[in-house]
Amino acid sequence: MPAPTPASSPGPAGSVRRRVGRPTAAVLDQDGITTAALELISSKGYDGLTMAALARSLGVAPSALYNHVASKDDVLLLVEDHLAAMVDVTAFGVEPWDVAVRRWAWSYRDVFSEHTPLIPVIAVLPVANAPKTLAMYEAVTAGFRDAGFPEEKIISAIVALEAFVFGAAYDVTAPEDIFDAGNLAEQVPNFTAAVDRLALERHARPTDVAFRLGLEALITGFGALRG
Amino acid sequence: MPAPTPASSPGPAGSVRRRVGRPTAAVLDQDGITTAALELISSKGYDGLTMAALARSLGVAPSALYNHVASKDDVLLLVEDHLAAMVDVTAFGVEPWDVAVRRWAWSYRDVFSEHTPLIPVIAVLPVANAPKTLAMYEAVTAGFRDAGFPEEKIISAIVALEAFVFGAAYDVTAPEDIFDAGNLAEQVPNFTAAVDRLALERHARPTDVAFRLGLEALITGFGALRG
DNA sequence: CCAATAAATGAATGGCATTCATTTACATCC
DNA sequence: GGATGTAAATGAATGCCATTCATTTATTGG
Repeated sequence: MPAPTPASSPGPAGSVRRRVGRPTAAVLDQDGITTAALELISSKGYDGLTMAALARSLGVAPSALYNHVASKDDVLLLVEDHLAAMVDVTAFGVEPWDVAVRRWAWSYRDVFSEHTPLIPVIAVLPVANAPKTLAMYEAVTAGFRDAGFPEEKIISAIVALEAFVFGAAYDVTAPEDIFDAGNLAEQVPNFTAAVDRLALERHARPTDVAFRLGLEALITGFGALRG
Repeated sequence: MPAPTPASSPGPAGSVRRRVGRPTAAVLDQDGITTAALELISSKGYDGLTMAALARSLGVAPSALYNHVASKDDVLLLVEDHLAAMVDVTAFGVEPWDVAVRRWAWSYRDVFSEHTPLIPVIAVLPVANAPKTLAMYEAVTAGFRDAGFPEEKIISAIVALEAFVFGAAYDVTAPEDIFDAGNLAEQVPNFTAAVDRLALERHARPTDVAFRLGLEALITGFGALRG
């Protein structure tokens, strides 16, 4: 069963006339690719995101994608930029600085904890080709400046917070028993005791407790820098 | 030029008698694989670390590796555990708590900033099969406990510090101009100004400044939790 | 001495991103 | 309105990769 091609006039029965060459209207564009990639990721995960699968979901040959993106990393960058727009920066300039940072960091972590395979790509790729990501940075930077942050420390503070957020995003995806020492437990008594002790606290997800603990320390520490 | 096999008695000239089957003494073991992997990584980087290249550097067929490791991820776990032993935990129990944390976190970041491709693997894999990693956690946990940390908060604090360390390790590898907004600079004036302002400070690497800023905030914040 | 096992080989396998020659519909210019 | 150029598709290769498997054989344990 060939992929349906909207405006093709099929030939005589038995011979399917396949559309070749420039179509009436471009089937593909970066928005469509981004959307299809996101759907694929949410249904099959990042392992299912292959150029072949992406092309299939768009009813197109894999090679056709390369007319619109330079590489698979390019697709990942498109996805990343889309996600950056979902991070909540609306509190900056409206709520107090600490509230705004808290909202931003939690939503940043939540968005990317579902997309950790992007992190190695984001962390290294220049931001120039990611307009929505840049817009996020702009909002956060403005929020810090308006809160009285010394200008030469703003980027450092954001970088530090972002590092924490990315690391914490991984932590969200870790299996619950990641700290189970198994048969080596006897050799690490202090560690085992601390892990067991934490397990008794049944208030919130351990990953959320750790994130809150670290985030509050960063907010308190950075808040003291404001002029 | 075939790989030399120590105790093989070559056949007549023109026909090289290759060793097949169980050798006199096992050529491979996990230590040897780990060492070879580390050498390969340091010479060719993680892109050069393929099972084929690893086997070649050991003078062995790729399939032979699978008698000693279950998968490539298994190799990465061996490497990770080796690196964990290089992280400096010697200050715990000797120096004051804050000094020890500082030394641990800086060395942890420095070690893994050269090995960021391991991070996605570490962050998710149970610790039970990584004895040296466990030993590191044990030393850190004991240090926190002896410093008067409430036991139910120790793991959370370590997890938070580790998240920050992993994120910061990525940051070390980022290109210098990662925050260059390019032709979109006009649309993000606050961000651009802050980036430019930071560039004027020529004291230390920006990545180190950000790491110090975040780490000191975490140490101060967590230090207040001690009983 | 014999059977079991551990440890190697090399030849598949299947999946992957990416490249390339080719084709064709549309837009533009003369 | 016809020629020309170009954007956008095709599908067939390419080369790399991790992993599997049947096979072989030296050593070890009963």
